[in-house]
Amino acid sequence: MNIGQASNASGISTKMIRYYDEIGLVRPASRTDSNYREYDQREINELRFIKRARSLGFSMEEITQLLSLWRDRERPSRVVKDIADRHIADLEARIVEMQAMAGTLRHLSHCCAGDDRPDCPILADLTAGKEPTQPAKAPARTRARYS
Amino acid sequence: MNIGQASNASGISTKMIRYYDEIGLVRPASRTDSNYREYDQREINELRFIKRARSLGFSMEEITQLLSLWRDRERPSRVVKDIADRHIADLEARIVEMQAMAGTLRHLSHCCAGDDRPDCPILADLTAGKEPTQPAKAPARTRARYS
DNA sequence: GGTGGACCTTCCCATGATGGGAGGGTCAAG
DNA sequence: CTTGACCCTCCCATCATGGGAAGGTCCACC
Repeated sequence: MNIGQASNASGISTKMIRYYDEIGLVRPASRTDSNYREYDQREINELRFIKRARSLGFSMEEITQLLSLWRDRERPSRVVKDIADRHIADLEARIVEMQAMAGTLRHLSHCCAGDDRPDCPILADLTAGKEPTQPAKAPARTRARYS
Repeated sequence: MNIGQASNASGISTKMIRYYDEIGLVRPASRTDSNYREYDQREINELRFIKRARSLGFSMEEITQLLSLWRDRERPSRVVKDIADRHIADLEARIVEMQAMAGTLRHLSHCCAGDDRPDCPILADLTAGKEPTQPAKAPARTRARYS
């Protein structure tokens, strides 16, 4: 299978397949005399593995680990589970964060007339923005020239 | 106020403040004789506006629009609301997507023993992919038709 | 045999928002 | 004057992805 067929079989663009080759994630089984990449079923399966993992939101770094575990028939499932659980926690944290954003914005949008008048609680909120809570990294200021 | 003080007052790194200058988003009011950027209260307020908008997940492009609306006292609030509503829809779509990922992964993780044995439903799922091939108990010899 | 077009190759560039760091100038306190 | 915190510009890197140029290869059709 050449790269185009590998792309069709895996759903990954040729650009990305070449990239995975370049970074050493999935290497073609061989090259033809004319330097075309040749993939066999094993690599196709790996590409599909990556496709699926990406669709579940794993980063390329996590996928590198998962792929290496996948190739290792002796891996303890605990290691895989740990990676998945960390990713779940990461997803959940980002969901919470985005829900907070959406909630705030829904409230502001709800309060905004959305007509031709300029008064806008959304802009008002952005203007009022919270003071940056300054944890202050530097204590002693030899040069406190600010007011 | 020089750039460091503007950074402290806005919560935005000096790197990013220089970047905003470079792309024309927030220009310093002036420069000193020694070419230091000088910000006054108006720019500080704009930087804080940006900080707050970023914390609500707006992209820089959206912020560019919002900032321009903020500067225009005649803007119709409708335009602001439209931007916010589109952003809310975007956030919600991403939340739904990530919830689906997290849900799938929670299920897989739940089914994974997470011990020293190699059997792992998580890797099995990634292997199975989402192709028209059977889901699970059908180890058919999907062979041939490639060469 | 020739030709056209679909394919393949490598190399370079761009994204968005951010940070790191080098190399050098400026400012105020000691 | 020295010191060191601060500022300047310029370049590079990220992460995953795509665009495109310049050139080589394959194959089916005439």
